[in-house]
Amino acid sequence: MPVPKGATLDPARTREAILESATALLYERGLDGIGVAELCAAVGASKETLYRHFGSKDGLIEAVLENRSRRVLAWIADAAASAGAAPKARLTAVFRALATWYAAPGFRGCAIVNAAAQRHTSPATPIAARHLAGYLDLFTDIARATGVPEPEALGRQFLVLLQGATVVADHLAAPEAADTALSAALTLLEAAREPRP
Amino acid sequence: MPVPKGATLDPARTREAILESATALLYERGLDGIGVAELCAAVGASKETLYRHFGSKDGLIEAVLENRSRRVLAWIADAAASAGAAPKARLTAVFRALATWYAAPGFRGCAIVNAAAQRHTSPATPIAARHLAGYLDLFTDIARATGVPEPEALGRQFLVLLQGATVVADHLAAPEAADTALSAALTLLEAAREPRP
DNA sequence: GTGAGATCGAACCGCTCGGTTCCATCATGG
DNA sequence: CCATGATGGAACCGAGCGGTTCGATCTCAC
Repeated sequence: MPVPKGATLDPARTREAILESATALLYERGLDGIGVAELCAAVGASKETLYRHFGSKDGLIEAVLENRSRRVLAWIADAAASAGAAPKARLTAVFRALATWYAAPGFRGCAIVNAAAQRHTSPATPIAARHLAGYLDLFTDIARATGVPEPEALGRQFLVLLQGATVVADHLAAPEAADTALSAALTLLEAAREPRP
Repeated sequence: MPVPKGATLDPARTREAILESATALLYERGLDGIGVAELCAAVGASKETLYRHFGSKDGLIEAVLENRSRRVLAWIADAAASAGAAPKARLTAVFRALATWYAAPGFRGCAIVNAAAQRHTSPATPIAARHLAGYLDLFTDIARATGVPEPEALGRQFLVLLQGATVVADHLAAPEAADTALSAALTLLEAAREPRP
Protein backbone atom coordinates (compact mmCIF):
# COMPACT_ATOMS: atom_id res chain seq x y z
CA MET A 1 0.00 0.00 0.00
CA PRO A 2 1.53 3.28 -1.05
CA VAL A 3 1.48 5.87 1.71
CA PRO A 4 0.26 4.17 4.90
CA LYS A 5 -3.16 5.19 6.16
CA GLY A 6 -2.37 7.42 9.13
CA ALA A 7 1.01 8.63 7.91
CA THR A 8 2.27 12.16 8.38
CA LEU A 9 3.54 13.36 5.00
CA ASP A 10 6.61 15.49 5.62
CA PRO A 11 9.42 15.32 3.03
CA ALA A 12 11.96 17.08 5.23
CA ARG A 13 11.36 14.66 8.07
CA THR A 14 11.51 11.72 5.68
CA ARG A 15 14.84 12.90 4.40
CA GLU A 16 16.12 13.25 7.92
CA ALA A 17 14.93 9.77 8.85
CA ILE A 18 16.69 8.21 5.87
CA LEU A 19 19.85 10.14 6.68
CA GLU A 20 19.76 8.96 10.28
CA SER A 21 19.24 5.31 9.43
CA ALA A 22 21.72 5.30 6.58
CA THR A 23 24.36 6.93 8.74
CA ALA A 24 24.22 4.07 11.21
CA LEU A 25 24.10 1.29 8.64
CA LEU A 26 26.81 2.62 6.35
CA TYR A 27 29.00 3.11 9.39
CA GLU A 28 28.64 -0.39 10.73
CA ARG A 29 28.61 -2.26 7.43
CA GLY A 30 30.90 -0.10 5.33
CA LEU A 31 30.01 1.91 2.23
CA ASP A 32 30.17 -1.14 -0.03
CA GLY A 33 28.94 -3.57 2.58
CA ILE A 34 25.26 -2.79 2.11
CA GLY A 35 23.19 -2.22 -1.00
CA VAL A 36 20.55 0.35 -1.71
CA ALA A 37 17.78 -2.25 -1.54
CA GLU A 38 18.68 -3.44 1.94
CA LEU A 39 19.26 0.13 3.02
CA CYS A 40 15.74 1.05 1.94
CA ALA A 41 14.25 -1.96 3.68
CA ALA A 42 15.97 -1.08 6.94
CA VAL A 43 15.02 2.57 6.65
CA GLY A 44 11.42 1.73 5.87
CA ALA A 45 11.41 3.80 2.70
CA SER A 46 11.08 2.88 -0.94
CA LYS A 47 13.84 3.19 -3.48
CA GLU A 48 11.95 5.92 -5.29
CA THR A 49 11.83 8.02 -2.15
CA LEU A 50 15.49 7.56 -1.46
CA TYR A 51 16.47 8.45 -5.02
CA ARG A 52 14.21 11.48 -5.09
CA HIS A 53 15.87 12.83 -1.96
CA PHE A 54 19.48 11.97 -2.70
CA GLY A 55 19.78 11.28 -6.41
CA SER A 56 22.19 8.38 -6.10
CA LYS A 57 23.92 6.19 -3.56
CA ASP A 58 26.92 8.49 -3.79
CA GLY A 59 24.66 11.45 -3.14
CA LEU A 60 23.33 9.73 -0.05
CA ILE A 61 26.87 8.96 1.10
CA GLU A 62 27.90 12.55 0.59
CA ALA A 63 24.96 13.83 2.62
CA VAL A 64 25.63 11.27 5.34
CA LEU A 65 29.30 12.20 5.64
CA GLU A 66 28.68 15.92 5.54
CA ASN A 67 26.04 15.59 8.23
CA ARG A 68 28.20 13.37 10.38
CA SER A 69 31.18 15.69 10.11
CA ARG A 70 29.13 18.68 11.17
CA ARG A 71 27.67 16.86 14.15
CA VAL A 72 30.92 15.38 15.39
CA LEU A 73 32.80 18.66 15.12
CA ALA A 74 30.01 20.45 16.94
CA TRP A 75 29.96 17.79 19.64
CA ILE A 76 33.70 18.07 20.25
CA ALA A 77 33.61 21.87 20.13
CA ASP A 78 30.79 21.89 22.66
CA ALA A 79 32.70 19.60 24.95
CA ALA A 80 35.67 21.95 24.80
CA ALA A 81 33.58 25.08 25.21
CA SER A 82 31.68 23.81 28.23
CA ALA A 83 34.96 23.18 30.03
CA GLY A 84 35.70 26.87 30.38
CA ALA A 85 38.60 28.89 29.06
CA ALA A 86 41.61 27.12 30.54
CA PRO A 87 43.53 25.28 27.78
CA LYS A 88 44.25 22.26 29.96
CA ALA A 89 40.60 21.93 30.90
CA ARG A 90 39.50 22.23 27.29
CA LEU A 91 41.99 19.61 26.13
CA THR A 92 40.95 17.29 28.91
CA ALA A 93 37.30 17.70 28.04
CA VAL A 94 37.94 16.85 24.40
CA PHE A 95 39.79 13.64 25.12
CA ARG A 96 37.35 12.66 27.84
CA ALA A 97 34.56 12.98 25.31
CA LEU A 98 36.56 10.84 22.90
CA ALA A 99 37.01 8.23 25.62
CA THR A 100 33.27 7.76 25.98
CA TRP A 101 32.99 7.47 22.20
CA TYR A 102 35.75 4.85 21.98
CA ALA A 103 34.09 2.81 24.69
CA ALA A 104 30.62 3.00 23.19
CA PRO A 105 29.25 -0.26 21.78
CA GLY A 106 29.55 -0.40 18.01
CA PHE A 107 32.51 1.96 17.85
CA ARG A 108 34.27 1.40 14.54
CA GLY A 109 36.63 4.34 14.24
CA CYS A 110 35.88 7.66 12.62
CA ALA A 111 33.14 7.30 10.01
CA ILE A 112 34.60 10.01 7.80
CA VAL A 113 38.14 8.68 7.89
CA ASN A 114 36.87 5.16 7.28
CA ALA A 115 34.82 6.32 4.33
CA ALA A 116 37.83 8.08 2.84
CA ALA A 117 39.83 4.89 3.29
CA GLN A 118 37.23 2.99 1.28
CA ARG A 119 36.77 5.49 -1.52
CA HIS A 120 39.86 7.56 -1.97
CA THR A 121 37.95 9.91 -4.26
CA SER A 122 35.42 12.71 -4.18
CA PRO A 123 33.25 13.28 -2.23
CA ALA A 124 34.78 11.33 0.65
CA THR A 125 38.30 12.72 0.34
CA PRO A 126 37.49 16.44 0.46
CA ILE A 127 35.03 15.90 3.28
CA ALA A 128 37.72 14.09 5.25
CA ALA A 129 40.14 16.92 4.60
CA ARG A 130 37.64 19.50 5.84
CA HIS A 131 36.87 17.30 8.81
CA LEU A 132 40.50 17.16 9.91
CA ALA A 133 40.85 20.86 9.23
CA GLY A 134 37.92 21.44 11.60
CA TYR A 135 39.68 19.56 14.38
CA LEU A 136 42.85 21.46 13.61
CA ASP A 137 41.10 24.81 14.02
CA LEU A 138 39.84 23.83 17.43
CA PHE A 139 43.20 22.52 18.59
CA THR A 140 45.06 25.53 17.25
CA ASP A 141 42.67 27.77 19.18
CA ILE A 142 43.44 25.89 22.35
CA ALA A 143 47.16 26.05 21.67
CA ARG A 144 46.94 29.77 20.96
CA ALA A 145 45.21 30.34 24.28
CA THR A 146 48.26 28.99 26.06
CA GLY A 147 50.49 31.66 24.62
CA VAL A 148 53.11 29.26 23.34
CA PRO A 149 55.43 30.58 20.65
CA GLU A 150 54.15 28.24 17.91
CA PRO A 151 50.49 27.41 18.49
CA GLU A 152 50.06 25.98 14.97
CA ALA A 153 52.73 23.36 15.58
CA LEU A 154 51.19 22.40 18.91
CA GLY A 155 47.73 22.23 17.35
CA ARG A 156 49.02 19.84 14.70
CA GLN A 157 50.47 17.63 17.41
CA PHE A 158 47.07 17.49 19.12
CA LEU A 159 45.41 16.57 15.85
CA VAL A 160 47.86 13.73 15.30
CA LEU A 161 47.14 12.48 18.81
CA LEU A 162 43.40 12.52 18.23
CA GLN A 163 43.57 10.64 14.94
CA GLY A 164 46.06 8.16 16.29
CA ALA A 165 44.01 7.51 19.39
CA THR A 166 40.95 6.82 17.25
CA VAL A 167 42.79 4.30 15.12
CA VAL A 168 44.39 2.56 18.08
CA ALA A 169 41.15 2.47 20.05
CA ASP A 170 39.45 0.87 17.08
CA HIS A 171 41.92 -1.76 15.92
CA LEU A 172 43.37 -2.66 19.29
CA ALA A 173 39.93 -2.49 20.92
CA ALA A 174 41.54 -0.16 23.44
CA PRO A 175 39.31 2.74 24.52
CA GLU A 176 42.03 3.77 26.96
CA ALA A 177 43.92 5.13 23.96
CA ALA A 178 42.08 8.35 24.76
CA ASP A 179 43.89 8.54 28.10
CA THR A 180 47.19 7.82 26.40
CA ALA A 181 46.56 10.66 23.99
CA LEU A 182 45.37 13.00 26.74
CA SER A 183 48.42 12.54 28.91
CA ALA A 184 50.63 13.02 25.86
CA ALA A 185 48.74 16.18 24.94
CA LEU A 186 49.11 17.63 28.43
CA THR A 187 52.80 16.81 28.49
CA LEU A 188 53.30 18.49 25.12
CA LEU A 189 51.38 21.53 26.28
CA GLU A 190 53.56 21.86 29.39
CA ALA A 191 56.72 21.39 27.39
CA ALA A 192 55.67 24.00 24.85
CA ARG A 193 54.92 26.42 27.64
CA GLU A 194 58.28 25.99 29.36
CA PRO A 195 60.78 24.80 26.79
CA ARG A 196 63.77 22.94 28.14
CA PRO A 197 67.20 24.43 27.76
CA MET B 1 46.93 -20.05 -25.64
CA PRO B 2 47.31 -21.92 -22.41
CA VAL B 3 50.87 -21.79 -21.08
CA PRO B 4 52.84 -19.44 -23.36
CA LYS B 5 55.53 -21.03 -25.50
CA GLY B 6 58.75 -20.13 -23.72
CA ALA B 7 57.28 -19.80 -20.24
CA THR B 8 59.01 -20.85 -17.07
CA LEU B 9 56.59 -22.98 -15.10
CA ASP B 10 57.11 -22.16 -11.43
CA PRO B 11 54.04 -22.17 -9.16
CA ALA B 12 55.80 -20.46 -6.27
CA ARG B 13 56.97 -17.62 -8.46
CA THR B 14 53.52 -17.32 -10.01
CA ARG B 15 51.99 -17.02 -6.57
CA GLU B 16 54.48 -14.34 -5.64
CA ALA B 17 53.78 -12.37 -8.82
CA ILE B 18 50.05 -12.40 -8.19
CA LEU B 19 50.62 -11.33 -4.60
CA GLU B 20 52.83 -8.45 -5.68
CA SER B 21 50.46 -7.15 -8.31
CA ALA B 22 47.35 -7.60 -6.17
CA THR B 23 48.99 -5.79 -3.26
CA ALA B 24 49.48 -2.68 -5.35
CA LEU B 25 46.06 -2.74 -7.00
CA LEU B 26 44.03 -3.49 -3.87
CA TYR B 27 45.90 -0.72 -2.10
CA GLU B 28 45.25 1.96 -4.68
CA ARG B 29 41.71 0.95 -5.63
CA GLY B 30 40.41 -0.40 -2.34
CA LEU B 31 39.35 -3.95 -1.54
CA ASP B 32 35.94 -3.52 -3.15
CA GLY B 33 37.15 -1.15 -5.83
CA ILE B 34 38.46 -3.82 -8.14
CA GLY B 35 37.05 -7.18 -9.13
CA VAL B 36 38.74 -10.52 -9.53
CA ALA B 37 38.44 -10.38 -13.30
CA GLU B 38 40.25 -7.06 -13.64
CA LEU B 39 42.76 -8.16 -11.04
CA CYS B 40 43.59 -11.23 -13.11
CA ALA B 41 43.87 -9.21 -16.29
CA ALA B 42 46.30 -6.77 -14.67
CA VAL B 43 48.32 -9.56 -13.11
CA GLY B 44 48.48 -11.49 -16.36
CA ALA B 45 47.08 -14.64 -14.83
CA SER B 46 43.86 -16.54 -15.36
CA LYS B 47 41.11 -16.82 -12.81
CA GLU B 48 41.74 -20.51 -12.43
CA THR B 49 45.35 -19.86 -11.47
CA LEU B 50 44.40 -17.21 -8.97
CA TYR B 51 41.77 -19.39 -7.36
CA ARG B 52 44.08 -22.40 -7.21
CA HIS B 53 46.63 -20.36 -5.32
CA PHE B 54 44.38 -18.40 -3.00
CA GLY B 55 41.03 -20.15 -2.91
CA SER B 56 38.93 -17.01 -2.89
CA LYS B 57 39.19 -13.25 -3.11
CA ASP B 58 39.17 -13.15 0.67
CA GLY B 59 42.01 -15.65 0.70
CA LEU B 60 43.97 -13.42 -1.64
CA ILE B 61 43.25 -10.40 0.53
CA GLU B 62 44.37 -12.24 3.62
CA ALA B 63 47.64 -13.27 1.98
CA VAL B 64 48.19 -9.74 0.70
CA LEU B 65 47.63 -8.14 4.09
CA GLU B 66 49.71 -10.69 5.97
CA ASN B 67 52.54 -10.21 3.51
CA ARG B 68 52.31 -6.44 3.64
CA SER B 69 52.26 -6.36 7.43
CA ARG B 70 55.38 -8.49 7.64
CA ARG B 71 57.25 -6.34 5.15
CA VAL B 72 56.27 -3.00 6.65
CA LEU B 73 57.13 -4.06 10.19
CA ALA B 74 60.48 -5.43 9.02
CA TRP B 75 61.17 -2.22 7.14
CA ILE B 76 60.47 -0.03 10.17
CA ALA B 77 62.39 -2.34 12.49
CA ASP B 78 65.36 -2.23 10.14
CA ALA B 79 65.27 1.54 10.03
CA ALA B 80 65.32 1.61 13.82
CA ALA B 81 68.03 -1.01 14.14
CA SER B 82 70.38 0.62 11.66
CA ALA B 83 70.28 3.84 13.69
CA GLY B 84 72.23 2.32 16.55
CA ALA B 85 71.23 1.84 20.18
CA ALA B 86 70.37 5.38 21.27
CA PRO B 87 66.59 5.72 21.79
CA LYS B 88 66.44 9.19 20.29
CA ALA B 89 68.31 8.07 17.21
CA ARG B 90 66.05 5.04 16.79
CA LEU B 91 62.90 7.12 17.16
CA THR B 92 64.21 9.66 14.70
CA ALA B 93 65.06 6.97 12.19
CA VAL B 94 61.56 5.49 12.41
CA PHE B 95 59.78 8.77 11.76
CA ARG B 96 62.24 9.75 9.05
CA ALA B 97 61.43 6.52 7.28
CA LEU B 98 57.75 7.29 7.64
CA ALA B 99 58.32 10.74 6.17
CA THR B 100 59.68 9.27 2.95
CA TRP B 101 56.71 6.92 2.80
CA TYR B 102 54.19 9.72 3.32
CA ALA B 103 55.79 11.74 0.56
CA ALA B 104 55.95 8.86 -1.90
CA PRO B 105 53.65 9.15 -4.91
CA GLY B 106 50.56 7.01 -4.51
CA PHE B 107 50.63 7.10 -0.72
CA ARG B 108 47.13 6.26 0.53
CA GLY B 109 47.62 5.62 4.22
CA CYS B 110 48.37 2.30 5.86
CA ALA B 111 47.12 -0.56 3.69
CA ILE B 112 46.30 -2.74 6.67
CA VAL B 113 44.44 -0.07 8.60
CA ASN B 114 42.57 0.93 5.44
CA ALA B 115 41.61 -2.67 4.80
CA ALA B 116 40.31 -3.05 8.33
CA ALA B 117 38.31 0.14 7.87
CA GLN B 118 36.67 -1.36 4.79
CA ARG B 119 35.95 -4.80 6.18
CA HIS B 120 35.58 -4.68 9.90
CA THR B 121 35.72 -8.48 10.07
CA SER B 122 38.11 -11.35 9.86
CA PRO B 123 40.69 -11.61 8.40
CA ALA B 124 41.37 -7.87 8.16
CA THR B 125 40.61 -7.03 11.78
CA PRO B 126 42.94 -9.52 13.49
CA ILE B 127 45.72 -8.74 11.03
CA ALA B 128 45.36 -5.05 11.84
CA ALA B 129 45.48 -5.82 15.55
CA ARG B 130 48.67 -7.83 15.14
CA HIS B 131 50.10 -5.10 12.94
CA LEU B 132 49.59 -2.43 15.59
CA ALA B 133 50.89 -4.81 18.24
CA GLY B 134 54.03 -5.19 16.17
CA TYR B 135 54.59 -1.44 16.15
CA LEU B 136 53.86 -1.35 19.85
CA ASP B 137 56.55 -3.95 20.57
CA LEU B 138 59.14 -1.89 18.73
CA PHE B 139 58.15 1.35 20.45
CA THR B 140 58.03 -0.26 23.87
CA ASP B 141 61.53 -1.58 23.28
CA ILE B 142 62.74 1.90 22.49
CA ALA B 143 60.98 3.32 25.52
CA ARG B 144 62.46 0.63 27.74
CA ALA B 145 65.94 1.48 26.52
CA THR B 146 65.52 4.99 27.92
CA GLY B 147 65.03 3.68 31.43
CA VAL B 148 61.83 5.64 32.02
CA PRO B 149 59.60 4.41 34.83
CA GLU B 150 56.72 3.35 32.58
CA PRO B 151 58.03 2.28 29.19
CA GLU B 152 54.73 0.66 28.19
CA ALA B 153 52.86 3.95 28.54
CA LEU B 154 55.50 5.80 26.54
CA GLY B 155 55.44 3.10 23.85
CA ARG B 156 51.68 3.47 23.53
CA GLN B 157 52.10 7.21 23.08
CA PHE B 158 54.55 6.60 20.26
CA LEU B 159 52.12 4.20 18.61
CA VAL B 160 49.34 6.77 18.77
CA LEU B 161 51.66 9.32 17.18
CA LEU B 162 52.57 6.97 14.34
CA GLN B 163 48.99 6.07 13.52
CA GLY B 164 47.84 9.65 13.80
CA ALA B 165 50.63 10.91 11.57
CA THR B 166 49.71 8.35 8.93
CA VAL B 167 46.07 9.42 8.92
CA VAL B 168 46.89 13.12 8.86
CA ALA B 169 49.52 12.72 6.14
CA ASP B 170 46.98 10.88 4.03
CA HIS B 171 43.83 12.96 4.37
CA LEU B 172 45.45 16.35 4.69
CA ALA B 173 48.03 15.48 2.04
CA ALA B 174 50.63 16.55 4.56
CA PRO B 175 53.79 14.41 4.58
CA GLU B 176 55.24 16.77 7.17
CA ALA B 177 52.97 15.11 9.71
CA ALA B 178 55.93 12.78 10.23
CA ASP B 179 57.96 15.73 11.53
CA THR B 180 55.10 16.80 13.76
CA ALA B 181 54.95 13.32 15.24
CA LEU B 182 58.72 13.08 15.59
CA SER B 183 59.07 16.32 17.51
CA ALA B 184 56.18 15.26 19.72
CA ALA B 185 57.79 11.89 20.32
CA LEU B 186 61.12 13.43 21.27
CA THR B 187 59.43 15.87 23.62
CA LEU B 188 57.51 13.05 25.28
CA LEU B 189 60.69 11.03 25.64
CA GLU B 190 62.49 13.94 27.31
CA ALA B 191 59.57 14.62 29.59
CA ALA B 192 59.34 10.97 30.61
CA ARG B 193 63.04 10.92 31.35
CA GLU B 194 62.93 14.00 33.57
CA PRO B 195 59.43 14.37 34.94
CA ARG B 196 58.43 17.84 36.00
CA PRO B 197 57.66 18.59 39.60
C1' DG C 1 -13.19 19.14 -2.94
C1' DT C 2 -9.84 19.01 -5.91
C1' DG C 3 -5.24 18.84 -7.76
C1' DA C 4 -0.46 18.42 -6.73
C1' DG C 5 2.77 15.76 -4.85
C1' DA C 6 4.70 12.30 -1.59
C1' DT C 7 5.09 7.57 -0.85
C1' DC C 8 5.06 2.41 -1.30
C1' DG C 9 5.59 -1.85 -3.53
C1' DA C 10 6.98 -4.33 -7.20
C1' DA C 11 8.64 -5.27 -11.45
C1' DC C 12 12.23 -4.48 -14.38
C1' DC C 13 16.92 -3.14 -16.59
C1' DG C 14 21.73 -3.98 -17.80
C1' DC C 15 25.72 -4.85 -15.63
C1' DT C 16 29.22 -6.67 -12.75
C1' DC C 17 30.36 -9.46 -9.14
C1' DG C 18 32.74 -13.76 -7.09
C1' DG C 19 33.23 -18.21 -8.38
C1' DT C 20 33.20 -22.69 -11.39
C1' DT C 21 34.16 -25.48 -15.19
C1' DC C 22 36.13 -27.21 -19.45
C1' DC C 23 39.65 -27.68 -22.65
C1' DA C 24 43.81 -27.02 -25.34
C1' DT C 25 48.44 -26.32 -24.52
C1' DC C 26 52.80 -26.55 -22.84
C1' DA C 27 57.00 -27.32 -19.24
C1' DT C 28 58.77 -30.47 -16.35
C1' DG C 29 60.17 -34.37 -13.35
C1' DG C 30 60.67 -39.16 -13.25
C1' DC D 1 59.17 -40.21 -23.46
C1' DC D 2 55.47 -40.06 -21.03
C1' DA D 3 52.34 -38.78 -17.34
C1' DT D 4 51.56 -35.05 -14.36
C1' DG D 5 50.23 -30.74 -13.52
C1' DA D 6 50.49 -25.69 -14.20
C1' DT D 7 48.47 -22.40 -17.04
C1' DG D 8 45.48 -19.21 -20.18
C1' DG D 9 41.28 -18.40 -22.35
C1' DA D 10 36.69 -18.41 -22.57
C1' DA D 11 32.22 -19.60 -21.50
C1' DC D 12 29.14 -19.94 -17.97
C1' DC D 13 26.46 -19.47 -13.36
C1' DG D 14 23.36 -17.34 -9.96
C1' DA D 15 23.19 -13.48 -7.27
C1' DG D 16 23.29 -8.96 -6.23
C1' DC D 17 24.33 -4.47 -7.65
C1' DG D 18 22.71 0.67 -8.65
C1' DG D 19 19.13 2.69 -10.86
C1' DT D 20 14.43 3.41 -13.39
C1' DT D 21 9.62 3.16 -14.07
C1' DC D 22 4.72 2.59 -13.15
C1' DG D 23 0.58 2.63 -10.94
C1' DA D 24 -2.13 2.63 -6.79
C1' DT D 25 -2.88 5.13 -2.81
C1' DC D 26 -2.89 8.46 0.42
C1' DT D 27 -1.90 13.51 2.56
C1' DC D 28 -2.05 18.09 2.34
C1' DA D 29 -2.38 22.94 0.83
C1' DC D 30 -5.37 25.76 -1.49
